[in-house]
Amino acid sequence: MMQPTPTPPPPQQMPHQYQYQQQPPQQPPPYMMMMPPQPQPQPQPPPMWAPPQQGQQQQAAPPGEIRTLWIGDLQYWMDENYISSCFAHSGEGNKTNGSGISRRVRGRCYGLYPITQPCFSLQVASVKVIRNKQTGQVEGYGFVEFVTRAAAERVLQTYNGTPMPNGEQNFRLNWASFSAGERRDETPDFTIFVGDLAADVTDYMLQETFRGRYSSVKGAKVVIDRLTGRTKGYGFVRFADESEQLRAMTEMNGAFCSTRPMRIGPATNKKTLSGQQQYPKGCQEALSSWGLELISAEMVIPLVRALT
DNA sequence: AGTGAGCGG
Repeated sequence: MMQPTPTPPPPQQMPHQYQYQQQPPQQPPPYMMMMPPQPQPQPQPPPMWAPPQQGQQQQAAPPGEIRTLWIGDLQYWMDENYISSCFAHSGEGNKTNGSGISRRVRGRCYGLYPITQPCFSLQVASVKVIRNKQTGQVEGYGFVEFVTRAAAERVLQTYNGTPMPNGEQNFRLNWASFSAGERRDETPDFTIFVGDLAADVTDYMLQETFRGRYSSVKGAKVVIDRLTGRTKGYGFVRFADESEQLRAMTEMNGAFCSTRPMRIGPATNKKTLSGQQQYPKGCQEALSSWGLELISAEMVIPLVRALT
């Protein structure tokens, strides 16, 4: 049934105004120290992670004139109005010298700099929150279409991974996949399950923990509880190469991400577009995390068939 | 200990 949408908590700080692409280079944050302490003569960290490049993990920009972003991890009260208000200051007209912080409270703008345009963003063309057809409940994701592709790109670069105005969780943004008939990457994923994650681990941190050593890393996801906006303490890392997936399961088990050693296992099969199977259900017992380098799924499947 | 509610009209 329809729930009355409660008024969201008044926005706190909006993310700072966009800068074109480059975040100021900063030294690696604490989470970058993710391997067990190694006696390591500095100063050149030869880390397994690559330095952050653009800010946040995301798909490569899709070709063509896609101007729509996908937004996920929405809570039930996050409706179109709320989402629009999140990007209220992303438009050109509000550009400041880059250090100003403006706020939007109950529809009015308050800023340290003169506001040069109305309080709704001229950059956002439309917002759509996906709801369950039966219950009307927010499904947890939506689409934000921008007037220009450049505007979408800027928002993706600057907002993704930054706190949402309720302060409880971060924006999860990405390019919308299908907006112009584009197809998703159809190459198969080889995924590992990563447990025991510390509370501060983000998608990006998790991805970077692996990417320096495994070049085929396609992405990482930390699972967020939709009710609380907080991490569930586990996540997934996807590889393009099965050999790297298998290597990572042994090499990275116990390695640090943020403040805690990760516990790694094979991911149970999540349905993928290609219908690609990873490990048949029931194989988990056969796949000890520690023995995996010696066997592959192809070797296990006949074994399981023989046993059942 | 926990295996992703991540793609519409």
